[in-house]
Amino acid sequence: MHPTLLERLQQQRGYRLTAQRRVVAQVLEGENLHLTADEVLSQAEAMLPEISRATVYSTLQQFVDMGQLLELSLDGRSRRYDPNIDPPHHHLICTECDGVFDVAHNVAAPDAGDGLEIESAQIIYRGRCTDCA
Amino acid sequence: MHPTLLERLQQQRGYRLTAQRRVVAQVLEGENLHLTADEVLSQAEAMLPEISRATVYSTLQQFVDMGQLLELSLDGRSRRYDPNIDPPHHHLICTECDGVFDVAHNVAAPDAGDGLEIESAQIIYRGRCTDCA
DNA sequence: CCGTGGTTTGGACTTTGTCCAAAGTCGGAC
DNA sequence: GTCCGACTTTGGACAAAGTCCAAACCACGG
Repeated sequence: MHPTLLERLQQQRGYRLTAQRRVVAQVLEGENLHLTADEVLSQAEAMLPEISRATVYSTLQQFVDMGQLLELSLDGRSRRYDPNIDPPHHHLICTECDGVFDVAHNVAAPDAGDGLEIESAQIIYRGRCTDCA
Repeated sequence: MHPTLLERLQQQRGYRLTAQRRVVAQVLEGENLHLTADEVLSQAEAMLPEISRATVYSTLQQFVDMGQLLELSLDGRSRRYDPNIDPPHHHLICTECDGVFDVAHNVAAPDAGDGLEIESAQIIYRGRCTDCA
């Protein structure tokens, strides 16, 4: 099994793993979990009532900047966060239940030619998930 | 050349092509244009000052529902609209200038297996555009 | 010319995210 | 053990983006 987000954070040096950061990391953990920042906030409040919105937002941003958390823009309305960075994968949005599902990364990131410098490619599929199909 | 958004809308039956809808369509038209709803609103106001925000938002949504306009979720904050639906293509976000660029669709939409029913695949590349690279 | 249904309007409202100054907390130096 | 400085958190105000709704408007068929 791959190390969890929390375990990966514990390896980071020069970085205080405060109670707030631990709670945010714990809330995010899980297979096929793609929470919004506000969902993270409410679940974090259940574990640590005095945590503030600003902390959750900035902590999420830090995890993303550290490369330990994936930020997804799926609906143009909110951002979702995926703690599973390894192995790389893509996402399916079910047109029926609106759920977000991990999809195996079984395709080489296609090059786009034309002198562009591609750093990463993210694929968003739309269709029906296994439950709805 | 492919028909423009406005030309395609004129073909639609059972649909009133009002002044407001025509203005929205005209504003969107263009190569490599990826406007946000508020950008569409300000440009539409220049042509038709009494147009309202609600109309622009609902008109954009209608065009998307008709399949005549592509909605992009690139930054989790706002939505952008692309009138060029044919030929299909993908998008690059330049990490340097933050611009959005069309990228040729030169890759077969990969299947994702596992009994999923894929309807469409959208690829978002991150990297540097030809100007910045 | 009237009624009907689709369309637009303005404005209030919600959601999501950002910013900032003040307060709190941790770890190392001494 | 205590103190200092740097890092972290907090609450609240603010901003941006989008939604909702009742009333007004308008176009067309009858």
